[in-house]
Amino acid sequence: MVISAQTPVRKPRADAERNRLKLLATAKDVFASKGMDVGLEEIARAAGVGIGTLYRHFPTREALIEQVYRNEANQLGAAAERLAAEHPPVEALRTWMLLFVEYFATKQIIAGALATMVGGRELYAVSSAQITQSIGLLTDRAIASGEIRLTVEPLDLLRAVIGVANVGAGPGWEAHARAMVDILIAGLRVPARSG
Amino acid sequence: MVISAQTPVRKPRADAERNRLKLLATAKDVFASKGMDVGLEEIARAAGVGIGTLYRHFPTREALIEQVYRNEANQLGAAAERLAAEHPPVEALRTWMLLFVEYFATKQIIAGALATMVGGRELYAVSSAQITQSIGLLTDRAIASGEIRLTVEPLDLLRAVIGVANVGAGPGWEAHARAMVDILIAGLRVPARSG
Amino acid sequence: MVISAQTPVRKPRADAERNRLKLLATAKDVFASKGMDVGLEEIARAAGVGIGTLYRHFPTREALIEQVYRNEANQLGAAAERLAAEHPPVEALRTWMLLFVEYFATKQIIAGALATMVGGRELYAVSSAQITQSIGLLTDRAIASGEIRLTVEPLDLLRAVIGVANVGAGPGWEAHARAMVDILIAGLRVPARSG
Amino acid sequence: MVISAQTPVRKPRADAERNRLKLLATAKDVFASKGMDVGLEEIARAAGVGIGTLYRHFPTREALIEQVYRNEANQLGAAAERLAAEHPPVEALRTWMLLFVEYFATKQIIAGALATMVGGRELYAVSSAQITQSIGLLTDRAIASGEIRLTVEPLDLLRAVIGVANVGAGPGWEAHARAMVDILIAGLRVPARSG
DNA sequence: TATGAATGAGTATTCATTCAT
DNA sequence: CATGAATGAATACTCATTCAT
Repeated sequence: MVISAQTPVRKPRADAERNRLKLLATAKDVFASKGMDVGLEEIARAAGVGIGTLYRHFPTREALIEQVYRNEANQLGAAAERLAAEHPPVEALRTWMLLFVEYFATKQIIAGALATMVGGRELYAVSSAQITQSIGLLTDRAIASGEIRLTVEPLDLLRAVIGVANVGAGPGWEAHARAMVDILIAGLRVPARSG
Repeated sequence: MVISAQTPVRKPRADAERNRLKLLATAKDVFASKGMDVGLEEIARAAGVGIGTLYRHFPTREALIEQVYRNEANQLGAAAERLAAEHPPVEALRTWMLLFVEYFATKQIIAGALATMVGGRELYAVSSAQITQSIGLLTDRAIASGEIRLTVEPLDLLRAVIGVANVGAGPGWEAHARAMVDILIAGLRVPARSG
Repeated sequence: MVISAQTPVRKPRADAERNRLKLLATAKDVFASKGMDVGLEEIARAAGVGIGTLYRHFPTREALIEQVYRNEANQLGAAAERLAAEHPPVEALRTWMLLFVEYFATKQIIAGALATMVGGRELYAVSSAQITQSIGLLTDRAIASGEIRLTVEPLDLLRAVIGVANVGAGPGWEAHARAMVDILIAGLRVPARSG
Repeated sequence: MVISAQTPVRKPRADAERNRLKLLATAKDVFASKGMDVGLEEIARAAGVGIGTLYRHFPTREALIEQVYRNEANQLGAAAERLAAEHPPVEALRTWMLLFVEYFATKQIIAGALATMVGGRELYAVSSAQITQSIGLLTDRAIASGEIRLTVEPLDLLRAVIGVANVGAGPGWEAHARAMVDILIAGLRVPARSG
């Protein structure tokens, strides 16, 4: 089936997917820089497509947001599995939390974005479930090892980190968020038996 | 019919202040339950006054928000001073952080509210400065005592707690937030010299 | 009925009238300086009374405006009669038109105020009728003398002057308005029979 | 059912421009009949479009007004040049002023509209400059010819006409405005040397 | 399939007017 | 009579979503 040769002028079907990816990437950037309240037209414009095209790919605003973060969540999920397989429990947990910080710092995803993602809203169920599973995997191992105990939900550790990154975050938030990871790990540690 | 003597049925002049307080209380609740994006008409309706009355007391949306939180910040500030005066440093810090949790839990102030407040926006400068000063006072004392060390800003401790309370907070967030306070305190502690 | 002696603390009844006059004067100034769209609260505040007091004296916005200008119209009406009695027809007309300019220039009444007043809206019927009568008196005499002819309504002469004063009036409008009076008078003159 | 070929029943892309023009025309009429204070929703409704459509074409109220009048000003500007080229100076001036009257009479643009336009507000800078230039061109020629003299700004001639048309204009204002043009021209004329 | 014009409900804010004190 | 708090209709403008081309 040699189709492509016959439709040289019209955009090849692959452009649909290209637009989709462009929109996701653009949406991430725009949400990060302008906040989660930006209008969708601005995102469409920044992506170089019409608003109609945005809606073709993402039928509601919330669908777009969901998709934007599902990606990131998937990558973090993969990292969690790898770290769990290759590192001692507490180190794996700590490293993944640092990765969590770095990952979003690098990707410029801050502000309401994270909150939204780790938030429990049903909209983001998929991303949220992914993250929940990742942190759960790592904390379970660490608890099983007897090195830490957990008096909060696993997700609360991330919520704390997000708080540092998010709530009135000034410059330097990333370093502080990393330091917070260590404070949290230290705070979770089961004290060594003295006797 | 001697009505006038005992029926404050008609709104007396004092009701201006009553309305003001009702509006502040209602706004706090509505912001908490519906998010910081609620329309002001909804707040006015919930307070049982006209939208014009709301605007008489709070000339802009932001003035309302500012006032809502300034109140709370002031009360927390007073508590910080009292605790610092009456308790050992780390205990004072821990107690105040628990108060911070409880206070807002009781008052139903969650969601973006806190974020906004501890956030750096100039609007909330007064509230924000108040909180910054309170936590700073308490951490300074605790650090000076040699019992803890701080690798993050004092405010980051609150940001972490807020994260737990805020980011996708489900039921039970309050217990978790309290537990988080202890995790943080534990994580800040300078380990006892073993030798 | 010697009442006044017995109520020394309460404001004497004369204050009602004083407030009325203060409101009229203030309203004139504020309309002049801020335009005809100012809020009534601003006028009340500038007059040093409550908005309720303003409404006691002037039951609607339009009643206030009417009253503000009725005063001025009365004074101009008196001047018209005097001029008609004491001066040759065309000179009386010209002088009164100059007075019309000067009067409002001095009183700072410009902008929409004049338009409103000479305008036909029923609201301002009284003021309007007064002015109509004044200019009518003067033009009738001048026409009767055979020195001018009139192809427009008498009021249109004032409308033209008002246009100069009003429509995008810059500094210097007063001199221009005066010059316009002379242009109009010249334009109305019946040419001298040459043969 | 071959519908597509001859039924522009559904709004085609070209209707964007059609809507734009409809809005401009409607706005002109509505401003004229209801005054410059009408709500934009009323204009949108009268034009048969949603308020959002109005805002798509004219992002602010002032943008709409500006556009409404720029149109008219341009057409008058073109007429001024043509008249200056083809007629004796004073006749050109007079004719253009009559056109000024007729044009706006025909187009139903009265009330504050003209005032606004010939007024100096920056918003209407373009329209205003256009008109200023047109009348300036015509008066310069007439003065140069020695037939008239000018003791006011050129624009004041239009202000006077506008006053007649505008200030409490009743029915018949158009005839009066035309008569006023002749009064003004007559008033500007340099008297013939008698000796 | 992509486009962007159209839609209209929703939002913050203003202001003339009323009414209880 | 004076006061000013309360009212709520009105207004300019925004934005998620739909739909004709």
